[in-house]
Amino acid sequence: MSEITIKDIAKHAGVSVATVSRVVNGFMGVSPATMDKVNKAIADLNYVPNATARSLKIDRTNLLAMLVSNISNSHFTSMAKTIESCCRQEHFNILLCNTEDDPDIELEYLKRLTELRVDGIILNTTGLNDAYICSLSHTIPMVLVDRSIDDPDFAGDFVGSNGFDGMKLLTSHLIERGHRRIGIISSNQHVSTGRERYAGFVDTMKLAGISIDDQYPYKYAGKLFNEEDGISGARYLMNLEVPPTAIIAANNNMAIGVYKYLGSQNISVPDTVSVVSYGNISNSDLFPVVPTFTTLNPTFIGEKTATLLLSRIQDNTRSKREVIFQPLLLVNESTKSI
Amino acid sequence: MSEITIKDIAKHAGVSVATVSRVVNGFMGVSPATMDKVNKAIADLNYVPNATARSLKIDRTNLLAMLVSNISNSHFTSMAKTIESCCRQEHFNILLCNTEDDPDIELEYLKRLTELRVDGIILNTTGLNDAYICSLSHTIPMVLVDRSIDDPDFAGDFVGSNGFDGMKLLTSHLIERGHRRIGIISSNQHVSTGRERYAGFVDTMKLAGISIDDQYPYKYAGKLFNEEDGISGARYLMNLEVPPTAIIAANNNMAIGVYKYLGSQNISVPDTVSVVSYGNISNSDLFPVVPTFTTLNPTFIGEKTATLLLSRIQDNTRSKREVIFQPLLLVNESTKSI
DNA sequence: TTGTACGCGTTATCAT
DNA sequence: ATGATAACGCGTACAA
Repeated sequence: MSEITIKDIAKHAGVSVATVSRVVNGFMGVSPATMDKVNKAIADLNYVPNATARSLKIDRTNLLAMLVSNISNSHFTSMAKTIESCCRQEHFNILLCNTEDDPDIELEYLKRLTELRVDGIILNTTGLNDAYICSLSHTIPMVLVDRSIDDPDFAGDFVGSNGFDGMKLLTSHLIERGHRRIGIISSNQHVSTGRERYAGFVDTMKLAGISIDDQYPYKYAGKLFNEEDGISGARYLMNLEVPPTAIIAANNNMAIGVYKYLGSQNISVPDTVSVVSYGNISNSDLFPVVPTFTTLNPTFIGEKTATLLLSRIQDNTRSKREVIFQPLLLVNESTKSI
Repeated sequence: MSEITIKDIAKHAGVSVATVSRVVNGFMGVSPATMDKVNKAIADLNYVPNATARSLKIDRTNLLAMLVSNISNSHFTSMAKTIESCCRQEHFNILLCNTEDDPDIELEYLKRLTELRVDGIILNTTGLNDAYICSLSHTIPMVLVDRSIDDPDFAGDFVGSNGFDGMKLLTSHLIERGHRRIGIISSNQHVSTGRERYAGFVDTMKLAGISIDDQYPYKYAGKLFNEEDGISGARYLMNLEVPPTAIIAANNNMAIGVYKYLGSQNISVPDTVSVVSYGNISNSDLFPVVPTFTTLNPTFIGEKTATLLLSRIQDNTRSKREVIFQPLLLVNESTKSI
């Protein structure tokens, strides 16, 4: 039982394949009579155009890809939802690629995607394939989200938030409330967000007269931005001889870990230690102590990302654009003055 | 600048396209010497095979699709993560399709996916395109998740949980603790889970001597399984002259709504009203009162779903299979005896 | 308005 | 071990 093709329709309707193609693609120049005949044949034989053959011919797949470090992270699911919605309206389909922040998986995916001839790529990069990505960006329209690649050779766009300023907001908030021993649970320094956010912390502390060097005891370097890092970080910090009075988690997943560890040890927030995080945690408005955090607005980020990619698909030679959202501090209940 | 093809490689290496194809696909019968020549040409010209042309020829795309009602729901993101991981290892890519429980979007997607000639479909159906889906299941390997289609014409597999038993667990739990005025916030009855879960509630109540008919005041019919339904339901129930002593939310999103409404009205759980839900809420272990719920284990569901689909892709004429997980009741702090 | 014929890049058959 | 060539299903000059 082989596939019904445009040829079968042509035969059944008594016209040529060219005419069928014209009808299928809604082109002008077909008489109403033949159009009816063709449509009837299509219905009769239950014909479904072969997108693969079509793509080969017209050199467009209408396929996009979205590579994210962790699709379980609510930040990315919100983004994904918006992106899917925007792209569906423009008749693009989306390939979901979860990298787990593993550069090997990222690279494997990028190769496969170029084989597939996807029309565009949305990338939340691991930060460890920069050269390859820059090179690829000249061939495939690309938008980086959250994490940038600071290389003039990169030809795509970038949408993200200002990690430096965001971290400044969090740090200042704590300093203004009298905190000096501030624990920082930072993340992977080979991704731009990790670097920026850490720099924002260091800079703000310095302005307050506290220099962050190798001797500064209240810092913990996470590895994968995840809950476990948050738990380990909080454990480390709270077990120091003189523990910090406040903790900053550099992303939402690590913040979850922090809250879990503190909860498990019955360490009161904010009475014993204040906690803030870069980015929100899902359902955090149902927590006993509602966290203070900077917002990231994944919906807005997703919308902008989709828009930029779709326009770049029209013309990948256009100059690169950067959309950087300014984070907002939402002060809730997880911090107190000391 | 047009695409580098197998032809260019052949010319550059001084061999035929057949030989290049053999090398690219790792077939035997190529001498080491020519193999080297070809590989050098591939590297020199930076050749990337065209998957579109390949698919057209071999009639396989290595593309799968996953249609879910709401990719923001943590249940589905956990599932998606597992499925993605399983399928990636078998060299399949996944198209993400978010239906928002809209049957029109579902239908639009299914049509597009058959045009794309995807090799398989994972479907969390809206329940309103049964005939079309049954028909399609004979052509495209398909696995339904969570929501089944009870039609002998459906040719695919099903993976889900036992909604009847799960709801029985929740209802019994409340009854055993002395509750009689039990509010039920149910969901869309055209999806199988909605029907099953509701039936489980009705049956259990009946065994306890309470018949659920049109006169039973403590029921609220949601529309879309979402937070808003949960909020409206809780508002309706708690504003009755004699409010219920317990509330059952038929899914996780509605449970979030219930907790939000009760929190906003300072209605204490479980002192004023006990709350249970079918399925867990993300980060609920950080809530002041940890919810009692039935587990759904999306990771396990996802794994089984992927396995069934991949095997069905090998042979879509095999008899249909059903994997139904038995829900577990996790008793936490959101219920009390009265 | 409609039809003929070629090519998109690949795989696979059948030679040699 | 290697090469020539015919498909796969479609879009589109170009011709009529």
